[in-house]
Amino acid sequence: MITPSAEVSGIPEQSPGSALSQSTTNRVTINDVAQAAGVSVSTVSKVVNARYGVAPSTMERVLQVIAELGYETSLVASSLRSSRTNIIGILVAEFEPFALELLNGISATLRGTQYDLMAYAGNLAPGGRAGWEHRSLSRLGGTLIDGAIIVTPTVEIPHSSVPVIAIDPHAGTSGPAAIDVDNFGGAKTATEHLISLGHRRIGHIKGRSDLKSAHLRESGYRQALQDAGISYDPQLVHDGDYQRDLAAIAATDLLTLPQPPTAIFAANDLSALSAIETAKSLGLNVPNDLSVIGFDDIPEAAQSKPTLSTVRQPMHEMGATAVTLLLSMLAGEEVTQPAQMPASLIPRESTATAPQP
Amino acid sequence: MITPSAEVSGIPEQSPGSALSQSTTNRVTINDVAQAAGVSVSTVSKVVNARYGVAPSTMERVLQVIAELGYETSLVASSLRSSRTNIIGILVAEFEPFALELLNGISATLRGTQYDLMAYAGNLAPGGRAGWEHRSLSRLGGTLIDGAIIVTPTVEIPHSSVPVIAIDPHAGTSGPAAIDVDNFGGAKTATEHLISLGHRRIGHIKGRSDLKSAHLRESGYRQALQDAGISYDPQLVHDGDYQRDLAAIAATDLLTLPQPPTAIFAANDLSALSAIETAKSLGLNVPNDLSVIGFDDIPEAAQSKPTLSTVRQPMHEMGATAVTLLLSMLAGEEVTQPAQMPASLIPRESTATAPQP
DNA sequence: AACGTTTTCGAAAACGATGTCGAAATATAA
DNA sequence: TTATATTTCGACATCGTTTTCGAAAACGTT
Repeated sequence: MITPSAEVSGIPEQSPGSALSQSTTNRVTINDVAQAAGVSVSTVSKVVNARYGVAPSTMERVLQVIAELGYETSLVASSLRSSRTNIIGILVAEFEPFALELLNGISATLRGTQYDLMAYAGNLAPGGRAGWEHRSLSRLGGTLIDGAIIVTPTVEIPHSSVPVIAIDPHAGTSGPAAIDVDNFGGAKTATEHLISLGHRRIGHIKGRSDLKSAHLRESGYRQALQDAGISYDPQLVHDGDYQRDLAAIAATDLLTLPQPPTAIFAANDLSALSAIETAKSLGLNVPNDLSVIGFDDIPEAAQSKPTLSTVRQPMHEMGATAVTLLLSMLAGEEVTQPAQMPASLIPRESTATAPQP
Repeated sequence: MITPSAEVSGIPEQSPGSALSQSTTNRVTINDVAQAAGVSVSTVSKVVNARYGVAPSTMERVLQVIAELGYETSLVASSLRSSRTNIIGILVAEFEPFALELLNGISATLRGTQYDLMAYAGNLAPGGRAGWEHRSLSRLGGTLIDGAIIVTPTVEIPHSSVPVIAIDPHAGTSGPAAIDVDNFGGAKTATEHLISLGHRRIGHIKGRSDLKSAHLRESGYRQALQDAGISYDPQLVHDGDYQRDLAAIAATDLLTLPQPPTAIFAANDLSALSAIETAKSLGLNVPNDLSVIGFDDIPEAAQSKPTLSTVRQPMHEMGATAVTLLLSMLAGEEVTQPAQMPASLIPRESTATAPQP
C-alpha cells in the first residue's frame, strides 16, 4: 500500500513525477492516456471498447498513445463498474488426473473468449468435508466470478447468484445445468463388445450403490444381455463399490463359481484392474481364459499388463461442453436440458474371443 | 493487449435494463449493512477488516447485521481501492501430470492465507509459441493478480510489475526468484546407488544439451564416479536428448559395446524406460543383467515392468515453497537466493546388485 | 466544573473505468 | 445563407470499498 503524500486532486504533480510516480505506481491509467492523447477519458474508453462514436482519426491517435504507453485496462476497475468480472471459476475437489483433461478442455474452449479461468481445489482443506462448494460459491459468486463449473459436487448444487454448471459423471444429470457421460450406453457398449467376442457368461462387478452411475452401468449391462437373448444370472453380479479391494473379493467370488464367467465387465477401471490381478493370482490368463473390460479410461488403463480394454469418458469434451453451456447461460440464454456425452469403446489387450470349451 | 473490436463483437449485448441490474440490485453492499446497523460505512468497513477503533458493542451489532443480511465484501471493489487483489496466478504451459502435484502443493499452501489461486494454461493457444508468459503477465500483473508463479518458463522471465517466482526444473536457478530441483545432487545420488550395488561400469544417457538440467545431471554422474574412484569412460556416455527414440539408440549403442555397462543412469525416466525396452529386446534381463535408473519419477515409473528406480522431484513441495517465497515477497521482504529442493532416491525393481562375472 | 486525553465514529475523497447526456462541431438540406 | 440532421466529444455521476482526518463523546484528573 502506497500513500501519495502531497497529492492534491485536480493538478497531478507531474514535474518531479517521473521518479516519484514511478516508485509509487508505474501503472498507466486511462487518465494518462487521455491526457497524452489530448482527449477525454470517455473517448479513450470508447476506443478501448470499440464503441460507436469516435472519429477514425482520433481513434488512431488514441490507439497509438495506448501502444506507446503500454496501457492495459484495469480488469478490477472495469469489473466494479460493469459488474462483470469476465472470470469463470472451476471448483474441483482436488487436482487429480481425472480433473486434468477437464481443465485442458475448459481452458482451450475459454481461449479466444473474453473470459479467464480461476481454479479452486476444495477438499484439501483441513476441515475439508462435503459442502465446500457452497462456501466457495457464496464467497465468489457475484463478486469475483461470473459463473462457475463444479466438478463432481458432493452436495446438491447450492442456489447461487451466478450461473453454475455441474460436471458429474456419477450423480447423473440432476438438473438442466449438468453434464454427465452416457453411463447406460457406455456400459451397454462394453457388454456388447464382450458379447461380440463370443462370450455368453459375462460377470459384472458393480459400483457404489449410492451413486447413480453404478445403477446406470448395471442397467446398460443388463440391457445388452437382454438384447442378445442372454438370460440374466444374479450369481454373476457382485458388488465392488468402485474400490480395489472390494472388487478383488467380488472377482474371487465370480471366478470360483462352479461355472465361472469367461468375461467380466467391471463398473470402473480400478475394479477391472483389480479383477485382472485376481485372475492372475488364480492362475488364469487374461485375456485368453478371461476377458476383462472396465469403465473410465484412467491413465493406468493404458499402462497395465495387459493393457485394459475400457470405455472412455471424454473429459476434454465434457470440459469444452461445460464452457459452451456456461457461456450461453452468461449470455442470458436458458439452458433447458442437460448435456450427455457419449462414452466410447477403447478395445485393448484385456479382451479377446471367448475360449472354446 | 487491448481488446480489439472483433472480440467485443462476440460479447452479447447485455442490455442494462433487465437481467443485469437484477443481479446487481439484490447484492448486499456495505451501505445496506451500515444503514441497517445504524452506523456509517466506515465503521462497517473497520469491523469487517478488524481495524482498531470500534467499540465492542457496536462491533457486535454490526457483525450481527452482517450475518443477518449475508453480506459478503466485494473483492472487486476492495481490490480497486486497496490495489491488492489477493489473487496469485499460476502460469503453466499445459495442465499435465507434471503440473498436477505442483497445483496441489500450491493450493494447499495457499489455503489458510488470504490469497486465492488463479490458473492459466499458456501454450494451448492457436499461435501458442514461446513467450506466452510475457503476454499473460502484462495483462494480469498489477490489475488481476498480486503475484505469479511461472512453471518452466520458455523465455527469460519478463520484467513485471508484480513479484514472480519461477519453478524451473530444467533451466536451473537463473535468478533469486526461482526454484529448481537439485539436479546435480540427484544425479549423484542415483549414480551412487548403482555404485553401492556393486556396479563399476555405469553408462549414462544424457539429456537435452540446451537445458542446464542435462549438464547438471551429467556432472552429478561424473562426480559420483570420481568419488568412488571409478575412471570416467567417454564411451559409456551417449546422447538421449530426453527423448524416447533417441534414448533407444543410445541404449543400443551402449549395450552393444564390446564391454557393455552393467548399469545405466538415464537423465530422465522417459529415457530410462526406453532403455529398459531396448535391453529387453536385446535379450537382457532387467535388473539381473542390467540395472537402470531414471530421473523425475513420472507416474509411469511406478507402473512399468519392472517398476523403475528413479530420483524423485518433489513437485508438491516445490509448489509449497514457491508459494512461501512469493508470499514473503508480497510481504515486502527481499528474496535473496533461489530455493533448491532436494531430489530423493526412489529405489524400485529396475536396479539390483551387479552380476558377478 | 473545567480541562486534557483517549476512544469512537462519520463525512468525504479516492481507486480506475463506463455510460449517459448534452454541447459543440460538422455535414446535409432547404 | 440559414435551418436541420448527424457526428464527435467531454463533463460528470457511479460502481463498493478503504482510509484519512477531524468532530464528538467518553473518560480521567485536578
